[in-house]
Amino acid sequence: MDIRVGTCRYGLWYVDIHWSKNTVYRVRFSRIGEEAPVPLSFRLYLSGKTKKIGMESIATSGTSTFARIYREVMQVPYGETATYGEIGRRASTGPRVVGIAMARNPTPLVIPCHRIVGARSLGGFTPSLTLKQELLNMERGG
DNA sequence: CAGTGTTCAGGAT
DNA sequence: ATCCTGAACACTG
Repeated sequence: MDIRVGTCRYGLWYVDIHWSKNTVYRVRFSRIGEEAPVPLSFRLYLSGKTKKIGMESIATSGTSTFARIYREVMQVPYGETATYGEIGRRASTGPRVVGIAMARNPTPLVIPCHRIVGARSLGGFTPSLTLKQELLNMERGG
């Protein structure tokens, strides 16, 4: 399997990435850490130089409801947003379930859960709503 | 079983 | 117009 682990910076955050070849197993944000090599496309994406990370997430395969939700989320274009309800309708499930799937997303960025917002509010984001806002600002060319 | 990053309709202010 | 409720959804510890 040969899973590699690397860490890069994004603003005040450290981004831990677990991957093997073209498949990403886990992405996690942390306040502390030490830099170690990550796939080039992550660095380019996080510095606003490319729109596509171009890697697969382990969580999008299969026929489970979560997998269907994650595949729909990956269809949301760079710089745009969709609501929990919209994704729920596309994946034939409810908005609440979408929220849970986002909260348990093992690979944020690859599955761009930061692009999923509430119909009337920004929605939530682990570990920090500010981080969600920053990612959206960056994608809007801020 | 309880608890989740929601939403919508319906009813009371 | 705004502010509750409650139901529906799928999955995890």
